[in-house]
Amino acid sequence: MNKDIFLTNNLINKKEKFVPINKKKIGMYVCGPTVYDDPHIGNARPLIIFDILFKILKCKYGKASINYVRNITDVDDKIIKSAQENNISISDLTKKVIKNFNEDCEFLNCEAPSEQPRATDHIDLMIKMISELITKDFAYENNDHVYFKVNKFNDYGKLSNKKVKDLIAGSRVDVSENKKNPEDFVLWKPSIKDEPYWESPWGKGRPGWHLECSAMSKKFLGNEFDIHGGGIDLLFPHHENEIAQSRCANDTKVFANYWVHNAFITMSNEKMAKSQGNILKIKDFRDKINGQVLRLALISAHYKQPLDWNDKLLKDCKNTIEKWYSVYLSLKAPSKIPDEILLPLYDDLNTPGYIANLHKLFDKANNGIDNDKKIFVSACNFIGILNETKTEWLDFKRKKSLISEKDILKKIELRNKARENKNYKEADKIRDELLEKEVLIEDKDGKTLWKIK
RNA sequence: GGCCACGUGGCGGAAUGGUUACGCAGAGGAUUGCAAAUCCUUCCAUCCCAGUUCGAUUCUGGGCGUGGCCUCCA
Repeated sequence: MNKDIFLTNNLINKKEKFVPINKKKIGMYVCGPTVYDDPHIGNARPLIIFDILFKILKCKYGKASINYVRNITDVDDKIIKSAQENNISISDLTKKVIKNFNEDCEFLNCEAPSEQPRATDHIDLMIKMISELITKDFAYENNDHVYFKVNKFNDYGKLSNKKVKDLIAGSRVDVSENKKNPEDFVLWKPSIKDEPYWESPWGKGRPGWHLECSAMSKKFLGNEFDIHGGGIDLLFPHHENEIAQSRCANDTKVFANYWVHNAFITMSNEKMAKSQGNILKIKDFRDKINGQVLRLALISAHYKQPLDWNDKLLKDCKNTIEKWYSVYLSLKAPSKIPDEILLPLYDDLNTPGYIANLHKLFDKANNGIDNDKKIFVSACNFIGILNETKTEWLDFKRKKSLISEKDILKKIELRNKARENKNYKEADKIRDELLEKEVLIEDKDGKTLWKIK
């Protein structure tokens, strides 16, 4: 499509036209999971949002032009703590969580990114970056720690709209005796006791939290690249610190040009947090709800808006997809999606607008013309919906059925006999029994059809 | 306290300087033994107060309210 892509850029807090540095080599870096616990439904939101952005960019600039990097943070205080609490080794923990994460991605029908680098494979690059920062006097060592000098970087706070003096005034920043200034943040810290460590010029230790993204984005995307994404919570301090490190180490005016952040999910209007006990793991949905339903639910609000997760949302999305499958047909090749349909996605990933367009395409497809159906299914496929065949969709529901197919057919036969005898009371009773087992009966054109709710 | 976002029908949720998408729910109808599903028709909304304007839900200012970040978080 010849239209421009627009994105809300948190660097300026405005929507603006996306202009790539090099349209044949577009770089997008998205902060992936810290693998201390299984991914939850909140983690799924950026996975899907940036998966769709990946698709849009490929659509406009060509498949081979996009380099989408999503890291895995496998060294972190939370991981150490979680491993201790669960009494397993750090590598067993990260291995397990990474496996679950990858399965979740597949379940949610997210395409694999171009690269999925791990922090622990890039410690050498981080050490190199710290050394450069020290050489350039943007960082200092003190008592086996290395800190970044925040006051040496004039643009600090530009992304998150914060003033350093406000941060100190709030005095919420971590105060440490080793820091020269309270706002400084750690680049390297010593390992104590059984903590994992790497050898470095500053002794045995491990990198600070923010450094891995600076090191890995540099490796895969260069010193300056196009898009950096993640959850809104990462805006500060994580992304602010990344910018400071990277620009100072690389001597650049720019790190990423566009900063895109997704809002949070709430659970029945409450913040989703471990302390609230309302974390829903993605893997716990796998047998209950089709991944497509979760996907549709997660894009039912614009990515910048908070999204409330509740039963009605899931029910509505399930019914929608159920309805949409009524015009499903398998495609040999995707049809061209009309520009006016695609337009909302180009305009800052307006997924609700796109869904509205899908409803309009459905109405058209419902007239029975194959070409309209093909366009509709193609448009669904574009955002990763209706990716399964109708059989697969039905099989998923059958798997969790409370009654066997044989028994269902037996009941239907009994019911139809009752109907022939005009014993409608008995017929309705059987129908209610089936409904209790989530089997829905439809009498259509003299035949009785059934489906799992 | 500082910064940011948001306030649209019964609910969810887009967009817009001039008829306010779309979905769910509701109402009526077609169909059905009754339903279900489907189809057709239909009701319902821009937090408050000023300002700019021929005209504001949209822009500006103020107010009220909600949420987020400032500490680990997607």
